[in-house]
Order: sequence, then C-alpha cells, then structure tokens
Amino acid sequence: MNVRTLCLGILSLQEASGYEIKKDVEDGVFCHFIDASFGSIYPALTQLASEGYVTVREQEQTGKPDKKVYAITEAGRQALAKAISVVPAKDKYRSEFLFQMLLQDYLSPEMMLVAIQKQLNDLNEDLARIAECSQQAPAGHGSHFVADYGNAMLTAAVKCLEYKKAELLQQMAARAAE
Amino acid sequence: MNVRTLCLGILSLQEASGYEIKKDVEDGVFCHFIDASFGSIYPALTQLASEGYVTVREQEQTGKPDKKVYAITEAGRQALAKAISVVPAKDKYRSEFLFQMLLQDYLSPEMMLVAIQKQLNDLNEDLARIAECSQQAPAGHGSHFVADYGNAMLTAAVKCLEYKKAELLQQMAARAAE
DNA sequence: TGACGCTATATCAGTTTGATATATATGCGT
DNA sequence: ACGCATATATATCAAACTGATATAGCGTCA
Repeated sequence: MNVRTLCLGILSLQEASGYEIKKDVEDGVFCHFIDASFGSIYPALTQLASEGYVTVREQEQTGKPDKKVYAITEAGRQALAKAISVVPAKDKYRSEFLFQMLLQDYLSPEMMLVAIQKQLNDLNEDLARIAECSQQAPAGHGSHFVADYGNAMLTAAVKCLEYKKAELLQQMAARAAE
Repeated sequence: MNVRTLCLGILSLQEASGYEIKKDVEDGVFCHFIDASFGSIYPALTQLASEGYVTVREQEQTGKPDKKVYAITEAGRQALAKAISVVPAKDKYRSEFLFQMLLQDYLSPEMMLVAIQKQLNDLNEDLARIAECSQQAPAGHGSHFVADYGNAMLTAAVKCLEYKKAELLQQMAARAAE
C-alpha cells in the first residue's frame, strides 16, 4: 500500500491539508501503525488531484498561514474501495530497540537502562495518544478496532519491559554489591 | 539505523553470506522486528568489505552454488559498538491490516473475515518461528529478551484478534438470521 | 526587534524496496 | 532424456520513500 492510498483513506474520514494528514499519522488515530513523511504526502496529494480523486481548495486562515484543503471525490472513494479490497500485506515492525537488546553484549548496563526507559516512554506516549483519540473521536467501529488492538499490543509490551527493567536493576545492584 | 549496521550486527553473532543474512531476517532471530531486501544487503556487504569492517571468503559447496562468506573484523566490531551506543530511534510499526480495519465501512464482512484470518495466520507463524529459534539457538541473554518481548506482543495481538473475530462472526450470524 | 515555536508547503539527495535477471544443483514426473 | 519446479546464491535497477533542509506567515514573550 502506497502513500497515495494512505492519503485517500484519511481523506475518506475527513477533509484535510497535507500538514494535517502528517499530524494524523503522528498524533492521531493512525499514529501507532502508519507513518509517512512530507516528502511523500505532498507529491501524493498533487498526483491524486491531477487524477481527479481529490479536490483542492485554498483556505485563508486568521492567525495561521493559508492552507490547501483536500477533499475526496466519488471517483476517489471508488479507487479507495478497490485499493483496500485486497488481502493486506504482512505487518512490518522495525525496532532498533530490540536490535540493541539482542546485541546487548556491546552495551553497558547503564546504556541498556537508558534504552529501556526510552522505550517505555515511547510506548506509554502511544498508549496516551490512543486513549486521547478514543475519547474525542466521533469514531466508527473501525477506530475502536484499531484502538483495542493497539492497546493490547502496547500494554503487553510495557508489562514485559517493566519486568525486564526490574530484572536488570536487580542484576546491577547485585554487581555493585560485590 | 541502516542496513550496513544491521549486517554488522548479524555478522557479530555468526559469519554468513548475503543469502543467509536475508534468511535470518526472514525466519531467524530477527524475523519479527527487522526486515531488509537483497537490494540493500548485497551492496551493504560490498561496502563493508571495502571499508575493512568485514572480510570475504569464497566458499565452494557440494550440491549448492558457491557462496561468499562474510566475517566481521575487529574494526567492524568497534564500528558496530559505536553505531548501537546511541539512543535508538522510535519503533516503526506499519500495518496495512489495521488500515483496512479502520476503513471497514468500505469492506464486506466476508473480506474482513479473510483479512482477520490472514492476520491471525501471520501472527501465529511469527510465534512459531520465535519458538523454533528459542529452542535451537545457542542464545545469549539478548535472544531471550527479544523472544520474550516478541511473544508478549504477538500473543496479546492474537488474543485481541480472536475476540474481534468471534464478535464479527456473531454479527454475521445475526444478520443472516434476519 | 528579534528569538522562538507553530503552522504550512515544497524539494531533494540518499536509502530502501520489490521486481527482475542470471546461474547452479536437486528432485520429480513422463 | 527432458522439461519443470524448487532451493540456493548473487546482482541490478526503477520506483518509492525518508529525513533533512529551505522558505515563509503569524503569534508570543522578553
């Protein structure tokens, strides 16, 4: 699935500017399972507009720079329906953190602790973002589904990490006492 | 973290050919949190060799084509230690499946069921691969860590999905009974 | 007034993917 | 004896994407 389809999907829920789409995938409903950069979003929107899948409207704002608001068209909805009616590709999870943990022989215990704490912060931030979205969103069935799934995974990760952290602290204390 | 560092990390555990590195990230200890393609692995190995971080050795094989076995050097180990002694980047999780579930209004219940079943299969395959690795690997502390973390996340995802699947089946039955 | 931060769009070098090509060897059917 | 499928193994490349950088409007606080 490419960024064009991603943008169509977001625009099918609400009209938005490129900047707002970027915020959606950073802090919004999509934050824990989608990512995209400006460098792919803006060209995608331009292309979608040229293909007639979205419309553009320049909107003046008070207190902020103007923005280009994109809205999905009927042709866009059809293209979206077609694009997501295929068996999805396998999930991709890429974790530099786990890579470090696997190679922990090259790390000092202090470095490990810093990395674990950073990971815990990241996980808890994502959980907080999901909680915030669930609260405020108008929410169809879909957003409940992804929120529940995200909560389940992230909560399990936090629990596992808290245990690993305690284990490490115990080991460090034991080594210091020697 | 780029593919060069990834290759160094794998080679720090065992010498390997490009093809074997690809298998490690597909079926091995790294399968559930790292991915890389031939198109990035082979150039990375060539570059690492030219920089003196790895050595190459052409190895003849009976019953199989020859292979180039790469081994990490002392300079490579130092470069690796430096590369992973930074606070890791945030995990990236990209799920087309969750994207589909969020936009489920565009999907038939049958399509949803197919997607959920496919996701369950993928998750269970990953769990099986982790179990297999834990069993056979010589395993330092690192591989336990990542196996436990992977198990926790994937098991939680499976549990959540089984529930969602049952819910969907119930709805479909209710609608069929109308 | 000027430093900082947020909003907003745009561009691009460098990295990575996903597909394709090429080659060796084994096994299986016919 | 031959084609065919599959596994091992390396290589290449167009297309896609990232991460960084540039530019600019507007508000706020010192």
